[in-house]
Amino acid sequence: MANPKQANIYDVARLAKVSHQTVSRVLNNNPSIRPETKTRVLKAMESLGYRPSLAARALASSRSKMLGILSSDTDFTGPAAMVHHMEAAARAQGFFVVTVGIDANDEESVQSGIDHLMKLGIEGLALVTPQLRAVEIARAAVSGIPVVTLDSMYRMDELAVSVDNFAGGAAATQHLIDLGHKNIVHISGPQGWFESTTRAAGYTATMLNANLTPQIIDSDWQIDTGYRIGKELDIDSKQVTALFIANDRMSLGFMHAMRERGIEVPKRLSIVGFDDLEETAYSSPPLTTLRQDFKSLGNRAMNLLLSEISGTATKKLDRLVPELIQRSSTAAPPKL
Amino acid sequence: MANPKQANIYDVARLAKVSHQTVSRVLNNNPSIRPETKTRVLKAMESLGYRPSLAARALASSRSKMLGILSSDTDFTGPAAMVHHMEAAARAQGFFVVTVGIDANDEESVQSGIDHLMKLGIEGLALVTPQLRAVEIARAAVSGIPVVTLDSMYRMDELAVSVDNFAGGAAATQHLIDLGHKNIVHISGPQGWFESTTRAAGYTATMLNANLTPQIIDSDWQIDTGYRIGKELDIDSKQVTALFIANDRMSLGFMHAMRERGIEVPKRLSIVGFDDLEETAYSSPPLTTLRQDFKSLGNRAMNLLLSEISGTATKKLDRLVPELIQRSSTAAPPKL
DNA sequence: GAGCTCAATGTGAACGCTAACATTACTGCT
DNA sequence: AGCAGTAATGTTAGCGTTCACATTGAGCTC
Repeated sequence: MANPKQANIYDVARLAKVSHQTVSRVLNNNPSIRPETKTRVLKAMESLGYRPSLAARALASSRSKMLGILSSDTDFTGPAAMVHHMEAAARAQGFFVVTVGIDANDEESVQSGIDHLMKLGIEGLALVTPQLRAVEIARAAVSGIPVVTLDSMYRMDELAVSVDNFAGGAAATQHLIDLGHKNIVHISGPQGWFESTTRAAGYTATMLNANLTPQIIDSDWQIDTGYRIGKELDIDSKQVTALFIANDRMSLGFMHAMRERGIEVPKRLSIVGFDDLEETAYSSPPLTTLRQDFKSLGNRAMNLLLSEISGTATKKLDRLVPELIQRSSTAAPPKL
Repeated sequence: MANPKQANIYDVARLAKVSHQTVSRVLNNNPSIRPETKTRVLKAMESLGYRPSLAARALASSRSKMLGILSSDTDFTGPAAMVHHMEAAARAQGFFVVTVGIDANDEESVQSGIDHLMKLGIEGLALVTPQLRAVEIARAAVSGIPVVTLDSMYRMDELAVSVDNFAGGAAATQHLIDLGHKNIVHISGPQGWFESTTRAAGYTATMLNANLTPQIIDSDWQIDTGYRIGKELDIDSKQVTALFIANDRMSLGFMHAMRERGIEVPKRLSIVGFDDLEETAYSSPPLTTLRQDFKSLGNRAMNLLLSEISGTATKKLDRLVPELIQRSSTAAPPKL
């Protein structure tokens, strides 16, 4: 089966005794083709081992069947899972996904990532960059193709899918309030991240609504920062009884510090995280957290994008509500 | 700056008062072009906002500048990190990376993933599928382009990068032996994974070498399986004092079971994991494990592939040795 | 049976580039 | 002065598709 040279549309046409255009029509499922002609052409393709050239098609039709994903922090489970499921959804519809990983804090990196993708002639772009600034740059640099953002700020006229982080932050806080906690501290993600500010806002609103005083410690998502804050936090004199920590990684670090300090969770201190990382169910103690459905997020984002490309778009925004997973890191407050 | 229509090579040529071929030469950094001509052309490109069409280039030159990555289990940190760094390395050399996530246990999925990529006309392929069978299928389905495997079985004539899992398994085991353990159990990964069998082999060889009896429990990498095994394992009557567990996730699950059973780590039982996941340093207790450098792995794999494509390949195999990270889950055995 | 319609297929050009070869204009040599 | 040799540039054709339009022929109407 040595293929001296890939067959092209003309070779197929010759073998099937039709014109090259008829072959092209078969390729594109053009309805006005007689079934018997079609099978004849298909048979010819088969026997020649014909493979259409995406490059030629892209050139002639200026539709590349390529989608771009610009993604930062791909090492983390969440983004990686989203990217993965977006790719699967795109492939199911015959699209190719080119992923570019960037450092979202480096404007240069964002720019060059976008340029790289635009060169390719992508038909649509997904932004998995939760940093506000990166999204702005990207949106400004791209024109002429639809862009969908995942978990970021959005305007009503833009495609976006996001977790309702406000609702999540509120649910976490309310859960602690319901248990009887009053002195609840929030450890937030870094400034400039949509998820940070929105989760913090949900926390703040819920605290105020219950006539409690919000206290926020700024952090950066990192596990070791969670640990460090845990080592340093003045828990006793401030009579803190609970924390809502903006992600699970920081929570894991924080709880490790508690173990080292001999502060019992949840007996002395209740903790709620956010993300529902897999290992979070097996931490010491297992962590109460908010689950995000990354698979669904990725799927919806991609479908939004694809429907916009094909012009069948119906809605522009989609929002998922995270689910409170109650485990043993939360309990009623101690009597102080 | 409304661009009614993307400029092409002829537009640039006209503006710069040269032939289109000269423009093409500038594009490809052809040396035999006068500097002043070059700057004139570059200026023309600039002012027209010219962007070369990858599709046209691919069609004319039959070099697509596209690379494929076939990857399974992308939700895990390791593969995700490798893919990420491979992409960065490829992009640095002007290549585009199309990633396809597959279910490596489903032959159909592997096949269709490959087909998808081949349609694109990729110039090289990387396999991030540690399952032996998937690699075989993929290697068989692809012809005419270089293929590099990450962390998998390999033959001497194929491109491959891998962690020296044998050495890793041996180091883990030797560490426990050095501490004085004799009754050391290994919990392995699933059958059919290169990493499983090789780590287990390193364990077995080291045990035999020390005149100890290897005992292997088959598992599947999953955190909850680690937990379940931890719940069920008969530690006392068998006088087990240490375990080498083939990955960190299982170790995390296992240690959680130990906490629930009141078995102290490392006082009663020492544990060594494998991977050095981030949260492993903050588990209870922090886990002794073997660190894999995924970044370096990804980079090397991509460079191997690119050098093969450009014909400058020098070697075909690259192997990294994992590093033992000693933390507090290992200690001398108890007196039983 | 002329004229019309419509379904099925064919023809030629265009997409934007690179490859291969052709041409020009210098340079230096005898 | 004439000619080879080379550096710089130009010309033509083709890569494998799709697009826009042209052609064919069968079935229908009157």
